[in-house]
Amino acid sequence: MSLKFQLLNSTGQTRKQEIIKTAAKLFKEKGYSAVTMRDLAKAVNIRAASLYNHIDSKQDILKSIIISLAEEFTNGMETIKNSDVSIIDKLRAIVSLHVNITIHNTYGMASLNNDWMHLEDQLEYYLSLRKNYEEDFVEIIKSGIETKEIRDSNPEIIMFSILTTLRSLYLWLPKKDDLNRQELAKNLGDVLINGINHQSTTA
Amino acid sequence: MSLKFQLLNSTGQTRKQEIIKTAAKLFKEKGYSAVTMRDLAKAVNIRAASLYNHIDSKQDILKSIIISLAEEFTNGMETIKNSDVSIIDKLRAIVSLHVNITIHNTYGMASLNNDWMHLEDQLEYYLSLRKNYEEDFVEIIKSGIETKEIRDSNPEIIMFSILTTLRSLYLWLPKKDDLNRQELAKNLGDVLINGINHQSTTA
DNA sequence: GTCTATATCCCGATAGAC
DNA sequence: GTCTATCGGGATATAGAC
Repeated sequence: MSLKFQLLNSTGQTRKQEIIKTAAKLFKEKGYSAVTMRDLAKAVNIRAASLYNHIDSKQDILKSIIISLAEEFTNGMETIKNSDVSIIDKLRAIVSLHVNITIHNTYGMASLNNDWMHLEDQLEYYLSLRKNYEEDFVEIIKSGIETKEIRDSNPEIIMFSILTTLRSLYLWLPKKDDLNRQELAKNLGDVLINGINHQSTTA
Repeated sequence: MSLKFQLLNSTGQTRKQEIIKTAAKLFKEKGYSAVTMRDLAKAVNIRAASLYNHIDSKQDILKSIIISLAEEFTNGMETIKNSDVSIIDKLRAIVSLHVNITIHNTYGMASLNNDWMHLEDQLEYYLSLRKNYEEDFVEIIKSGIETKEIRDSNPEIIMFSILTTLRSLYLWLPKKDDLNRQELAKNLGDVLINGINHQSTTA
């Protein structure tokens, strides 16, 4: 195996990385299907044909964006699942996981949420990762209900409510760049976990 | 103005209504841009050219789906805003508004959430309706914090958390058709408003 | 109101010069 | 590694027969 040296551009990325990041930004704005290779080429200041010296296909770009993110979530959940902390702290760790990943890859989160159905070869793999993630999440909530750390409501509704909020963070985080990630994770955790009703009781 | 009589098909819809409803279903599965007029024609068992006897353009279909829904939400919010009930009851009414609209037009909600950016002439109008809706929502939360009905957290985070959950209902409601709408609205309201932490206090 | 045929344009991707 | 030129196909939409 030979060492490879890559010329990096002014932002410290290889051309391939630049193309993928730019594609993610365009996919966020219009969705995978509405972005053409000519759009993407214009955004990185080359001709469409030249893109193919760096990537195999449009589909190849989508795969790179989505699969790496889905695996980041899977790995994060695995760590949280096996950690020795309270259920409430596990939920706070899940909130932080989403906040951190969304901060460092805001554009990619849009594709993960909205364009996964355009995956071809990797569709089944993606769906299995997502299914496992949701199952792990709902198990954490169920065990919290058993230990009475969590109010006894429908576990799927609780999971859905928290997860859809976390999945939508990418839409909203760019407007709130005055909040740093610790502050945001704490605020969001308070709202999602402790609720908003000032009069609510623990009964 | 002359009276018009329309032949209705076996499901009691005009052909135009059937086309729009079928389009909404396809848009939910793949997004507006990835659905072709040939796909839509096949789904309603005619040829693509024949669609144009009922609708002006593909864009015309998207406009019909999104604008009517956005106006339903605007009207619902207007009623809630002016009603003389507690803030918590206003929030519960917003939850019910979303549950009811999502139940009767699940497919359309996907376009409202994901395909609004493909609106052409009506884009600005849609954006103004959405902006007003969110402003009304956050005002309700702020007044609830003032009256101490709502815990003193960041109002935008509270609004975002509740609204993204409600906007994502269309993804999840079809899997939960065992719950009727009153049950669902109550469960969801409990989780969103009272939170999930069994140990949380009102301090 | 549905059909066939077609106009016009744009898509993803490749070939090959430089 | 980027370019020009182009292939083959599929997109929305129209024209006009029935």
